[in-house]
Amino acid sequence: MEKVKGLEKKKLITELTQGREFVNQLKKQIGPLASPEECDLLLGKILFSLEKSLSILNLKALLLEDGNANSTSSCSSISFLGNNNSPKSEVLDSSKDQLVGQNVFSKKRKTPHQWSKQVSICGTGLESPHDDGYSWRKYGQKDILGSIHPRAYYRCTHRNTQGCLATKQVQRSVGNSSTFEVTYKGRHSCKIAQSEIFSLQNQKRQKHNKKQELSYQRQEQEMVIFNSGPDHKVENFSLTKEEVFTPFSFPPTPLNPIEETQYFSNSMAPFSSPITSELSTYMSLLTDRNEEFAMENILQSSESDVTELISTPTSISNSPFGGDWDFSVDFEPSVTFDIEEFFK
DNA sequence: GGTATTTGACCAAG
DNA sequence: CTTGGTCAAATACC
Repeated sequence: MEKVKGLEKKKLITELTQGREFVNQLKKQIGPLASPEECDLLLGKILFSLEKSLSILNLKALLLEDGNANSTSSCSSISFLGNNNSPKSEVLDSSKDQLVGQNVFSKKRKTPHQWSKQVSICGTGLESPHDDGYSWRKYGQKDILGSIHPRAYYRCTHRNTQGCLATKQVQRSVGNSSTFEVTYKGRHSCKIAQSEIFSLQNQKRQKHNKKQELSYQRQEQEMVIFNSGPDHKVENFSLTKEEVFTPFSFPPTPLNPIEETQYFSNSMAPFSSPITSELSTYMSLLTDRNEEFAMENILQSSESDVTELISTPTSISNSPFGGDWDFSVDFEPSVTFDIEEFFK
């Protein structure tokens, strides 16, 4: 069995490394002299590589699921949503925005200083499936065109007391009704929430350490949807909360805009969009000890009025990456999730 | 009584 | 005019 695992791991690393190489090649191709055919070819290669990796991961996840038959989660395996899980999701909308935004104007109404991340949770079917540590207050619900399920609007409980402008939208996925899509907008400025989060993260980490000694106890699954570009087809790279979110704990206090600017200025490429520059910053941040903050900074750092959805290109069919993509970071276990742990 | 949720109305963008 | 997002009064819950 160990040999099989080793083989899987090797295959996975090979595939991911290959994918990275293709992306780097594509990066060189993209530009004024880029040939569309070459780009298509490379995209196909990237896709194939990533699909293979995902197959490996998926297989592994299924095996893990079998070993966790008594898990409390209703969705304990790594799964992938189809493209149609949200027919008119924010992902698609905002990706358009991103494209249009690069062309100076946006068709969508502007909301200043907005960022968003989108996570999908396979919850237990409860109405409030997503306990992200913040306290939210529901302020509206709306039927969304093309979606069976209404979208719920939440804002931070501390909006009135501390002027915290963070909001989130929760919508049940069309394709998989046990899956929720959560879109965050705005950034938490409330100190209460931050400290709550911090202690929550510490608690989680302690729990996680204990869990590592035992086995995978998946309570909840979150699929981080990283949006990579215009007209992309969204597919989710899904990881458990333990695997993804614990390593990226929230900072105890929010960064102020100046700090954030400095934080990201180092890798700002001249022509990079906010999203790409932040992602590359994120990548580079992950290589050092700042990985604790990287995810949250990425997810909350946008000062662009373009809704941002960062995409992990698990299966991108046509994502013309713009800007300064740098996939030079190695896929080490600590980067997005603990592969070592995953293959135990 | 205080707080959270529901829901129809309203508003603004496209 | 349509649609998504928000407001705010009514209601429910603790």
